[in-house]
Amino acid sequence: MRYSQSFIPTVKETPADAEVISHRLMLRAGMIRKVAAGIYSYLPIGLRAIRKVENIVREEMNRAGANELLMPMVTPAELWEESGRWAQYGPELLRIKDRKDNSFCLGPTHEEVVTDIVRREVRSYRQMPLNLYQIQTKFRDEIRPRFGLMRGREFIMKDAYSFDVDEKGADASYEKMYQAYRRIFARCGLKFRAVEADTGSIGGNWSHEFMVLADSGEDAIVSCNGCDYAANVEKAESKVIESAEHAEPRPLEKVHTPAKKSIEEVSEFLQIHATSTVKMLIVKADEKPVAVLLRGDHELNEIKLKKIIGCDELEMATDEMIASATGATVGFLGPIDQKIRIIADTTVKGMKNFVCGANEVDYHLKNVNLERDFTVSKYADIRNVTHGDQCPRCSGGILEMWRGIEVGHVFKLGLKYSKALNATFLDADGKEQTVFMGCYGIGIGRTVASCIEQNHDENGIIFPLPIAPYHCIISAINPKDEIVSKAAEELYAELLKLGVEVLYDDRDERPGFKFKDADLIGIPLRIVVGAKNLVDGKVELKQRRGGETELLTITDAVSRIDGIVKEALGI
RNA sequence: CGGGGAGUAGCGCAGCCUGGUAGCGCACCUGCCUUGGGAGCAGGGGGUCGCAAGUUCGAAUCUUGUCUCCCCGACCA
Repeated sequence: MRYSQSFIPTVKETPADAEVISHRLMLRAGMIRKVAAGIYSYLPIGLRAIRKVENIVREEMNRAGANELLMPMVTPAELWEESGRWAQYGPELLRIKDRKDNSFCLGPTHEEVVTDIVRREVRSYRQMPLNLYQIQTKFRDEIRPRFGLMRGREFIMKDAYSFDVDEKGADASYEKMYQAYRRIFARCGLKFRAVEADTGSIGGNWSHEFMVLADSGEDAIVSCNGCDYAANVEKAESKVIESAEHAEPRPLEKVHTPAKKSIEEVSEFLQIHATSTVKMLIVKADEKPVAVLLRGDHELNEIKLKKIIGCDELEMATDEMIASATGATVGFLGPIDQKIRIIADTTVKGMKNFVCGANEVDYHLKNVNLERDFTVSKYADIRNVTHGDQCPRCSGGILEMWRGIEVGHVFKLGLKYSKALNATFLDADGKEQTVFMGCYGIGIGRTVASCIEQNHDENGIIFPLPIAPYHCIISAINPKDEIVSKAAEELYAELLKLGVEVLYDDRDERPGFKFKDADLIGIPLRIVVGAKNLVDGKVELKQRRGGETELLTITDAVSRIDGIVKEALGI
């Protein structure tokens, strides 16, 4: 592609409303433009990067034996009513009506549609295992779209669905996808982790998320430094901390703690460590108040708690509810003399002589002890693990925390949708059975964005070659100079002949201007063709990453580039 | 949905308090000049001031309503 004919609207100034680096760079590099909140147009080089990821995904899915199809984006309400999700999904599902007043929605995911296909067409165990996938635009009316392609409302997703005759088959399909995903993200040049994850509203009972490691990531993940355990914080566990305290219970003591509400304030005021305090939170579980006890420095994990309580809705209680349920105010809550149900984190179980609120403004209690002073309804793991906790799977391993961007998710769905939609088959004995399902998503745009999060410098994007919009850019210094343009044209033609994707900057612009653009859009290889080096018959090859330069003849440059490209693509 | 902020030229912003000619930088167009890191000089084009109603002789500016966008939170494969 000749730059002079291309549409790559780069901008020097940083757009005001772009917060994260990938969003800024994608706007500046002319990859995307916003059309509405969370809705973007993909401009040519943005689209090329997206297509690169799509093709890697397609190749690996096909290699794993999956079949590509394409389902409609607009799907009828009836299917969603059948699965129960029409009522369950909430406002995130964008619902529309046609001229006959029939209800439809824009597909946020396609379990219903694909299961409908399978229940009609698959009748025998001989037709499975089956894996169907598509790469398609999805729509979710997110409450707060942000960070460009990272969390859009409209976004491109690869979604795959597996169908098996039994759980064992489903496990094998899951494992196949898991391995395919590892290959996909490795080929995209990403530093990532596969972590155990909560299944969320999609349902099912087991899942892994593929997380690209990035400080700007919206998810917190932990991994063990001693084994391969890794999990989303929402799900992560740690080894139960055994009581290290064997101290004799000391007499309860009430202390004046004026205006010291937070654990930090109280522990500083009393000159103790936060690990010697216990905090009590009140949550509203399906409209009922429940007290929660945690060691002072620990954080509540609402997802774990929700499962323990077994409620549908869980949120922090309002001040009014706290007052009526405990008779105390936030900052001075304590478990003694409480009437409501108390759930304590397992860590609390071994604690002795700790500090907690006195249920009286400006007072805390010292030397509080379990059983002697109050009782707990239930102990459970209800906290977020923290950096430095012990690994639950191996001995001696320590958990480390990271930030990650979720680019892929694999689920075992089990029978959830096949049962609801009655997708059955006849087994070898002629008996009717329900299909076992799995589903597997990859956010395509998010993968490109997270790749930029991991690969950039102050000058712009540094694309890994497999997903770069072009492999190589030729910057002709003063293309009006015939010697220069002749050499550049020759180079351009030779590279195209070899199948190298090359952007030829033939614009009549000053060198610095061209270099800035080349750096910004992140093309991995740059060849500078200038009169200065052509005197010796040389051109300059510079790699975007690392910045090494070499002076080569045109012929050598062509074969060198061809070699680098083929190696990077694994051809 | 709760809290905060912003809508003025393609982009980034000033002007608003104290009503009266709409302005700056970048980008764009023309010419000259320049060609190894977003050059220089000269000339030029471009804006229903988000939308609507109101106050006023007169509204970008004051009032009310409304829409959109951004940030924090809740929410979310």
